Amino acid sequence: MSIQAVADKAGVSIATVSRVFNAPDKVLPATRALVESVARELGYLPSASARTLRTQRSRVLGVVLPTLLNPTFAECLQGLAQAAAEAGHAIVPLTTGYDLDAEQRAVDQLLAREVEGMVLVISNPQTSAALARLQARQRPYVLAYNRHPAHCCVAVDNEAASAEAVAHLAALGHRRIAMVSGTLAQSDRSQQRHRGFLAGMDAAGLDAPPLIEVPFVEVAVDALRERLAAPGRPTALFCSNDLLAIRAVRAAHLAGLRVPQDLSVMGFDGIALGDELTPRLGTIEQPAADIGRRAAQLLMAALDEQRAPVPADSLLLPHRLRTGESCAPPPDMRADEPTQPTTTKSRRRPAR
Amino acid sequence: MSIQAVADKAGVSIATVSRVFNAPDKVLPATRALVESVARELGYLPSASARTLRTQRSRVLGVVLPTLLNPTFAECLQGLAQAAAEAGHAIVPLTTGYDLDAEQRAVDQLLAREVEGMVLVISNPQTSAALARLQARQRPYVLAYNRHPAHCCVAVDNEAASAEAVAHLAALGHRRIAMVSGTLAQSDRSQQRHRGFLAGMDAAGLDAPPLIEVPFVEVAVDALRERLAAPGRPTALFCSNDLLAIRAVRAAHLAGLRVPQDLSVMGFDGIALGDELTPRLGTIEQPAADIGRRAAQLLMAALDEQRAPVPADSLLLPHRLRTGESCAPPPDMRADEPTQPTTTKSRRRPAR
DNA sequence: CTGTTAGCGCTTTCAG
DNA sequence: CTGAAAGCGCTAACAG
Repeated sequence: MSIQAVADKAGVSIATVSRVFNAPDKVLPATRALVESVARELGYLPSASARTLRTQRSRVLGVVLPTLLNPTFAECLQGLAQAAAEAGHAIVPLTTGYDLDAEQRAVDQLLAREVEGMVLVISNPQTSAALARLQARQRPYVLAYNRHPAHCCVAVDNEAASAEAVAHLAALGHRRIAMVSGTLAQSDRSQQRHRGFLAGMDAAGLDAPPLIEVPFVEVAVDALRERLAAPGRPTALFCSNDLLAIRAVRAAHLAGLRVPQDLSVMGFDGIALGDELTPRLGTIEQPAADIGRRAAQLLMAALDEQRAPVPADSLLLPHRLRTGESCAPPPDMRADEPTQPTTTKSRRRPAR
Repeated sequence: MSIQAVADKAGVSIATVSRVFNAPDKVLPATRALVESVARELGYLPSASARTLRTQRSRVLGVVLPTLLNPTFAECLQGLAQAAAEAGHAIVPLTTGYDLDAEQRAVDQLLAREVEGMVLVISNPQTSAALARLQARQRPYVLAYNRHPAHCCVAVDNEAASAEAVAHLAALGHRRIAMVSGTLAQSDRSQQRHRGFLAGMDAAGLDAPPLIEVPFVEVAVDALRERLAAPGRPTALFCSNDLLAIRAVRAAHLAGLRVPQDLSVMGFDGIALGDELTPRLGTIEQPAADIGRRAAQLLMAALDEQRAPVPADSLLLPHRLRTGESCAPPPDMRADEPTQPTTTKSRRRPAR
């Protein structure tokens, strides 16, 4: 089913058929109607590859994500896909599993597919070989979730958000607040969140215990359970993401601790599911769908202007503290100090 | 960066460059090495659109899914994407939000993108206009999750699986088991699962109470809470999917019922998260990633043989009952039949 | 307003 | 083993 067939059957030239699809007002209404009906009859659809070859515009966006198994990225992709579809663009998503080689391969594959630009969530913009590849090729791109002054990024302020989370826990009266994270080196987000944690602890006048680093999610529950059984356990856990927080809640239960009565757990991401759990998960909500949507829009806007997005185009999206039900005052304060004891001196300094 | 540039720089014809990439053994090793080095130096990548136009093979698969917000589909897409990538195919996913018009638009968009074939999860194969469109166009496709004798499908036996779930609950001693589902008309899966529920109830010699149909997930919790507060409430709930089951657990807590002591909750899908919750969600596991993977492989295999997948190619994948912790004997039996061990100190929740 | 024509970059006979 | 040449289907000047 080619443009030629339509032209023949309608008794016009292929140029006219092309115009009917690309510049309808340049065609006499009568001719247009004729061509349109013939096209519909034949079920004609313009060939995307021919069009791409001729115009050098594929109207395809590449997307590189760590995984779809984390709902925050799935939601992001959904927002991104919607924005792209609305603007007549298709997307080709690739997942990397947080693997640096995979990131690079993904970029190469996308490059070979002639995507016009890419939205990527990478491990670390600072050191990314994939990004270097992209820049060498001069392909427009926007980073999502990542945040770095040298690139165009759409993200929340991880550091400020984490500090807020800590402030919230401190305001509840917690003094022994520990942070739980995946491998720090694995992502700039983790690092930023950890810095925010430290800043928040400092602002609250608290000593930050060593980071609880969980190399693989599979071992998270066991590692945490152990830590929670040890003496001088924290009364609150700030987790680098909601998936980890959910595991922390589980670890607490396995250790015989109730959440939030014995242990408060705070997450990060704000996955929709967290709000349906019991207890509802306290977390920092980031607008995942918006991150995807805005990143796509930013990219497409730049593409339309024949330019690449620049760092100055970066967007800092608002986050929000979701209180949830998994955070409450620590055990030793529940008797006499129900609310907001920020300035109170603790009577018992924990070891460590 | 075109093939011509490489040919010029290497001092050979474009045909030779093409052969180096498509039939390396038809080129003298020396020439090949030369061309390869030049190509690498120039960062040459063959143009996908030109290739597609010439060969009439895009090596792109279209994917139509209800939503990525349900982890089962996200996981499916991940498996599918991986299989496609391994075979050198890209995927273009589109979501429909369970909307029939959107399904049709998605198929049209994909058709216009010249995908070689599609994997789709649709509302109902029986009545799908989108499918009709596809067949008219003779584009190969495979259905995933759906199950219908007239189409090539990759799915589990929803009916048998649901009956098993009911049998499990009945074996625990439950007699008042109710099923919770989204709008039945919305998907063939719901209908099959409901049939399985009825069959299971029948096999257990139990009367099936009316289906609890929840039109929108947003109202699920309220609707369920109400139902659980009414007299003659069920002692076990079989939910059409895990997302619904998680809400059922929440509704139970809000109604002052403990899960599983006062109410058993069983889901369907086996999303990974369910196994991390407290209580761990009892459910029917279906191999989501495999469904995606096998569907993609099936489709690509057919494509390679220049044919469309047929109903006889359909795959019935195994499901598995995941016991979890959210199911236990009903309250009135707990005196003589001890509950399953929950390691946590279960505490009565306040009614709200 | 409509038609003619020249490629976009590549694969693939067909010669040599 | 290598090259010349013919399009794949379409868009965008350019003529008329």
